Amino acid sequence: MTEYRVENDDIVAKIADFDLDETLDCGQAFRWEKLSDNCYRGEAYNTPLTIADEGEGLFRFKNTTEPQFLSVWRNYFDLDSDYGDIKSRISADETMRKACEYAGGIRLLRQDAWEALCSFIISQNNNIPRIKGIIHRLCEHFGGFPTAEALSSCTPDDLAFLRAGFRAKYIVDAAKKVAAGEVSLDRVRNAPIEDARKELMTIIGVGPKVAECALLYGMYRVEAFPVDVWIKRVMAKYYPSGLPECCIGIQGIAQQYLFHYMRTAVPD
DNA sequence: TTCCAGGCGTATC
DNA sequence: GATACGCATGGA
Repeated sequence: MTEYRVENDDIVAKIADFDLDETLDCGQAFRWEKLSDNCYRGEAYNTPLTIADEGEGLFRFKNTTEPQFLSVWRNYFDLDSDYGDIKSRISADETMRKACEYAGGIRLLRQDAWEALCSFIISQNNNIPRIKGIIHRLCEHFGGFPTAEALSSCTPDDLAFLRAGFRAKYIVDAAKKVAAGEVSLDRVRNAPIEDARKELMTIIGVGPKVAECALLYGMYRVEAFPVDVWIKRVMAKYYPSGLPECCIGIQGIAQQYLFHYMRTAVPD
């Protein structure tokens, strides 16, 4: 467990292998707003947070109680996982080693399952600024990220204010199926991966990519491996015969480093 | 103006 | 099962 101390109304924690930009602004979560060079504000599990990087591996969780830190943020930021160990393992492969070195401060956030599912439904054929805008309007309207129950009584027309386009009907279908228990996110979370994929894909607008993202980002299924155009390029260029053995079982985490590396560091 | 964005549903072969 | 095309919206 991470070292931390209580300081007035804040928690100050020492977190290794953690960079705010690389973790909060790398396309895995869409509700974090950069306030300044070293500081972000956002919310998870109905808990608001302002977090600042104070250097030397110290991070200040502003206006956070110790119980909140332990019950929400310890889990959300995956603080019990040793990313030094993870990077060391996957760095047995040379391309992975470079990717880890390039952005070593990426951590896999343990997001709420429904929020992740809904967010990645919105992400399809869309760009990150627009995804953020749609989710911002959604949360503003409902006073926080709406539950499946709250959305299940909406029609696509009710959601026109989102300007989500053709995705509105997908959001409604997901909300109805999850609220009715027709799709159970708890069951999906614990199901064998193939069963989990199948159950998620009964939702209209959830295909292989969105299902994989919901599993990885919303259920910490690190064996899930979302393949988009960037990962296709990585695979074609470096891994034509598949991922190396050192990544098997934690492909999802490897994918994060590869995605960021390929998008921002590797020239065509 | 056209193209494209962390895809998917549908039609067609 | 593979491939082509439309889809809402808005920024480049």
